[in-house]
Amino acid sequence: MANIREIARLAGVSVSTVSRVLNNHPYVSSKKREAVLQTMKKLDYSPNINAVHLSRGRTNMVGVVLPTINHPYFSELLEGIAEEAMHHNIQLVIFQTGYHEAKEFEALEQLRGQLIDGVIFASRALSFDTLLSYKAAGPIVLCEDSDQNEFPSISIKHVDAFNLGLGYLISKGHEKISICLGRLEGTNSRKRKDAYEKKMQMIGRDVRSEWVIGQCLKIEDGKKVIDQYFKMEDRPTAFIVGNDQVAAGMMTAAKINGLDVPEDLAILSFDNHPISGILHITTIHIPTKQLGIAALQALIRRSAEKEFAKKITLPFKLIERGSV
Amino acid sequence: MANIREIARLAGVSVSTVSRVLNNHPYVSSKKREAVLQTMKKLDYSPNINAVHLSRGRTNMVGVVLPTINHPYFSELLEGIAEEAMHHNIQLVIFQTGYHEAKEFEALEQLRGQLIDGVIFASRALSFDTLLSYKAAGPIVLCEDSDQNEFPSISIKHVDAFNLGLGYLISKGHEKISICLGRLEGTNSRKRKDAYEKKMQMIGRDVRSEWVIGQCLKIEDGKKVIDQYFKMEDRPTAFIVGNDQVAAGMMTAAKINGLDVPEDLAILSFDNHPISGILHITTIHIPTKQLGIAALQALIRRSAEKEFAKKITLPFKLIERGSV
DNA sequence: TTGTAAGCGTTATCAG
DNA sequence: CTGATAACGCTTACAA
Repeated sequence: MANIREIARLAGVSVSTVSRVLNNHPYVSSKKREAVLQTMKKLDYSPNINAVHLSRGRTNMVGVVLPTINHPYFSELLEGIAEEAMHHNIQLVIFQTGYHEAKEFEALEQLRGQLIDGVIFASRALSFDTLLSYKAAGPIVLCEDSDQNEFPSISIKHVDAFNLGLGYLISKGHEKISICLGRLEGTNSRKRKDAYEKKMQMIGRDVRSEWVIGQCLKIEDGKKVIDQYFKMEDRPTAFIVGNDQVAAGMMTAAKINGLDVPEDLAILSFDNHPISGILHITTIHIPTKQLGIAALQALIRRSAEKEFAKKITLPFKLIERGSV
Repeated sequence: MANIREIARLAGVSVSTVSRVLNNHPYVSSKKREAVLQTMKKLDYSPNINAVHLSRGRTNMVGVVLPTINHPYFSELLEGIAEEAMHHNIQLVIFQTGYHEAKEFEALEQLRGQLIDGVIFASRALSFDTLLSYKAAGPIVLCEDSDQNEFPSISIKHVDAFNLGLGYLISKGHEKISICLGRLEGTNSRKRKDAYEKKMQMIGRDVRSEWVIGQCLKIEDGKKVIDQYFKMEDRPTAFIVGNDQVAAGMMTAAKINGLDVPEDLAILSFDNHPISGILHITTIHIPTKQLGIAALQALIRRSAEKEFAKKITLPFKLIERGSV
């Protein structure tokens, strides 16, 4: 493939002039500009992007770290990030990790290696201290409800959202409430669980360990929850569920097992993804796509201001439907 | 950030030796190797990836072009691609296009610019001739049921799958069958529509234009279909629907409107995504994730063999449930 | 086993 | 407005 030097030679100008044309600099006579453009077209020239990146010292690429793409929450978040990235002429490099720390490290290493100008952690398994040790490597943004102020973070206020949900269940007469969360170790889940425990204490209920269920991520997990429900010594009257997919699986499994929702069992979930509408599940809307957009914006801001580390929280909203 | 020269100087070796250590070459005395590693650690060194890319002439990055990430079909496909990419140490660069040709061009331009070593088109708006003009730019793989043999292609046999579905509906006594497709201009939709028209002719039915519905992609579109159903002069007894999401929307809208499925209206869709299980929709399973895996494998093969352009088709399967 | 030096293809500085 | 030329940081003959 032809390079800039060859274009320069054939067009009878210097490489600097070619570079100027390439980058739309002013101060190039239209005659030379024309000559350069002609030669480029003739040789079917295209600049080598790696060389540009090396020379410029930046790439306009951003890494996104997520456990899985194929889950409505993450794919909507990613869509938001991607949409905003497009507006800023930023390319996205995806790190689908399955929560393997090695894959998360890879993203951080590529940040150090200047392949990407920044990283968004849609979720993480890596410890906070590890992230901290990469602070100097470049801008990092976290999609979590975190208390630190080293990195910008984007999320909803999980504690408040959970309290809203719990309060709503309680107002409907429920006290025996079970909770379904994703990865119990995750920052967000921890927040949610804390909120749950506090609220249960407030209404004078013991927190039964059999009522706290982890590893609830996909539709299939909803069935397991219902299985577990039947095995409980003391059965709850309501479930507060970390995401719509799991709630959807629960609805179906409940129906198969002859349980009536909400008569026998109330279900309140989070996200307000289309499936909750279909199944008429009462849910708390989370502006997932907006979170993605905000995350990318925060990253850009962080790139400009070394110390920008704001905690950004977006509003949520109860969507009353038929499952409570 | 320190560079290879500085490491060399401080470790008392040449840059080539440092490079050799970096790339795990043999022929480095363990003494010098140690010294180099020590210095790297001390300086917190990390190689500049852009320089590596420029020097090597390849990047181990692959572009993926898709209209939207946030749709079960594409996110599952992408997950498959990502999983396989991981096994080959390949990074993914995402081009979410919304079917805007400009965005698709961008991917091709980055291929020319050697930022990515290849491109997978999960779907496309660009004409085939345009793709052809980039043939020399690098390996390109198409996820479509195509007849060309310039590029490798991965898909199911849409005609056969559609015939399976139509045959099944017909075997259940349906003749007045309506069809819901995505983008009517897409290669896959065209195949499906052709199969539909042929089959209808075979059973001696006219193809009513009001029975052919396009732009059916998301859950919400399912409601529109039901609206349209009520407006039809001659109402079909069955629908064959391009994807589960739309079918799910239809199921719900049908129920709201007092239609019984499958009594009043049979619905057969494609994909076999979790939602179809939940709603007990009869569907034709498409191995979406496998398609993604196969696409990346084909790209790798194409990278090695300049002229590899096989048409790969994966099996599908009817999943009988309750909507027909 | 090691080192020298010539690329890789741009951008950017500085002098004209 | 234009052109030399020095970076950018790594890989890889080639020579020793």
